[in-house]
Amino acid sequence: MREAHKTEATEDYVELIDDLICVNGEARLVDVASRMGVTQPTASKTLARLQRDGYISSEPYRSIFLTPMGKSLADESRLKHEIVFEFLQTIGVSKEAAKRDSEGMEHHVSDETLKAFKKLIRQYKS
Amino acid sequence: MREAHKTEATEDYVELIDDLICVNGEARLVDVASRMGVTQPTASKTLARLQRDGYISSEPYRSIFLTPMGKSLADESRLKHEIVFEFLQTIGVSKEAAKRDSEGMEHHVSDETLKAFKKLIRQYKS
DNA sequence: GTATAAACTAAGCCTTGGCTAAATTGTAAA
DNA sequence: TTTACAATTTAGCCAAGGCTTAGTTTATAC
Repeated sequence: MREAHKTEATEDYVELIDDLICVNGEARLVDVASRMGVTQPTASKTLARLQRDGYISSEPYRSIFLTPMGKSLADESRLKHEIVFEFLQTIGVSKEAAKRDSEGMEHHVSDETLKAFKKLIRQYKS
Repeated sequence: MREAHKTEATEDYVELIDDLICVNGEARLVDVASRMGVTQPTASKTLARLQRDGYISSEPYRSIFLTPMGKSLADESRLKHEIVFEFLQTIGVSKEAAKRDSEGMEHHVSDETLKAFKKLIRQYKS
């Protein structure tokens, strides 16, 4: 797989787990699976890989926690995601399309592009 | 894999094959592999799938052709790619970063977002 | 306190997209 | 024309990410 692809799933998962913890107080497999649109066994296998790679920690049958590494990746990802989402709306894309597109695009925008996005958001605001 | 992902490799390959045919007069496995940054057996396997799915045609040991379906996918993809590439440069992203980012982003922009990009390009031009 | 339902894990299979090593075919030069 | 090299294919391996079916564990409700 090409570079960006390798981390895409990881970023999506840690971002989601972080979100679930914020909203629900904890992240359960069943919710991760349903929000990712995959079956529980599939989510379970991916989470095992994330744990193996040091992004999350959890005991069998218990809820999921982010490691410091996982948390910082989640924060980075969400920031990118939010900027792209806001940018698209700023240039006139509907909320729904902006939501869909930003989810895919966030993994491909470089810091340079992100900076250009932020600048334009600022310009439009003034 | 999530929706966009499934067609990403296909789009990249047909776009590249189309390009090779334009520039070199024909598309050979060896060039496809080197431009995609994978080994020849890997490219060969992917091309077999593309042929199975009706995007390309070729005889053993011969060069590769796009089917009408492959050609129209290539045209669509390149158009998207070019718009994203031009858009990023228009908002101040360097050519190099625009090239890298547009390659990943092209698979995730909806028609609505593409329209917004085109509009902004026009605005900046005037 | 036990039965039942929900959550999770285990096992096994599939496809895609990587790789290496080895065999085959095509082509060009001696 | 033969030989050697380049291009391609074949075979076999691996990891990720998807599925289903079946078995465990946990939690809930009675």
